[in-house]
Amino acid sequence: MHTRVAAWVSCSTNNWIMPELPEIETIRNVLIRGKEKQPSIIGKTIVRAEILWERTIATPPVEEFKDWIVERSILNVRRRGKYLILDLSDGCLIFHLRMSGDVVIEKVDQEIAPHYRLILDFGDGWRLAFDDTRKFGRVWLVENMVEVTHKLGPEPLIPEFTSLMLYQMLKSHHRQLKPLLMDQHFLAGLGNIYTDEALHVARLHPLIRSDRLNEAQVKRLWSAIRHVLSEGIEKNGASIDWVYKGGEFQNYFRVYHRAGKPCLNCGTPIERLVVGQRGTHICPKCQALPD
DNA sequence: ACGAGCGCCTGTCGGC
DNA sequence: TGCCGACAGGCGCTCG
Repeated sequence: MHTRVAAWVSCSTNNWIMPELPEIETIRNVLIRGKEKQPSIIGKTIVRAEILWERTIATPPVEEFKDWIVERSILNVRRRGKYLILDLSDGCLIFHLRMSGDVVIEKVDQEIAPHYRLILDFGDGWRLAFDDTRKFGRVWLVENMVEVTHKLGPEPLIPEFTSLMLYQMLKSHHRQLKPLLMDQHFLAGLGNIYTDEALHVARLHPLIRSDRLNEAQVKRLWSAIRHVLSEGIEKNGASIDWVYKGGEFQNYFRVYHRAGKPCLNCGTPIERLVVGQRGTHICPKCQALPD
């Protein structure tokens, strides 16, 4: 993978980062390890739940949710695709941040922020808050995480996910490449930003039919997916007082949100098009559509 | 099987 | 300046 780090340029004013796999992974790491002036949540016990927007709770019904979660302690934090999973002493608390969600650990004397949808009080002066401006985020409380995650495709960063496996997966569909990569049932974790970035690194057009890719192209795509996701984790993890807003990766976009700006490989202006009803950013020269 | 269209939401931005 | 419509996007759903 040839990347020219020094040539990357800052992405204008947009400070709004969508939570995809790397952002969830970083939140997970912070929740487990804590950070400066913020404790780990491992071992904490939930003594009270406050639900400020009922539709945030996907399941069970609100009263049942409150009864169930009280007195449960947090044993571990995991990630599957874009889901954040808190293993409790009884059951699993699962968050999906969708567009604007965030998980905040703070002292209980802080003011309640305007977009908090769920607050879990730990009874020790600390609390967890689910902040979600656009109310798309969802929280599940279930016995087993598989009840929520069973339809997800493979994890792109595990060793079992090979180039050959991706080749076979792509061959078994006849779909536009980008919407397929973003389909969480196909592959877990890619959203709009990292998909655009991966396709640019792999020099593939988002509209190529999945079953038309040859082995060399699939190998490039496989490598690019893993590269941009790893890079995202690395960048966000490198930032000190990080949540995911204000993380560093937005300063390293190759194509996302760079319409009109020069391609970092060839200088051609980046184009914005719509693929599967989503804003899509490509270099028309590096990512030419065959035929 | 595939993909378009829509609803869910709210902050932001362009046009008048 | 101020109002208003368009837009952004993850995901589940319906429909052709």
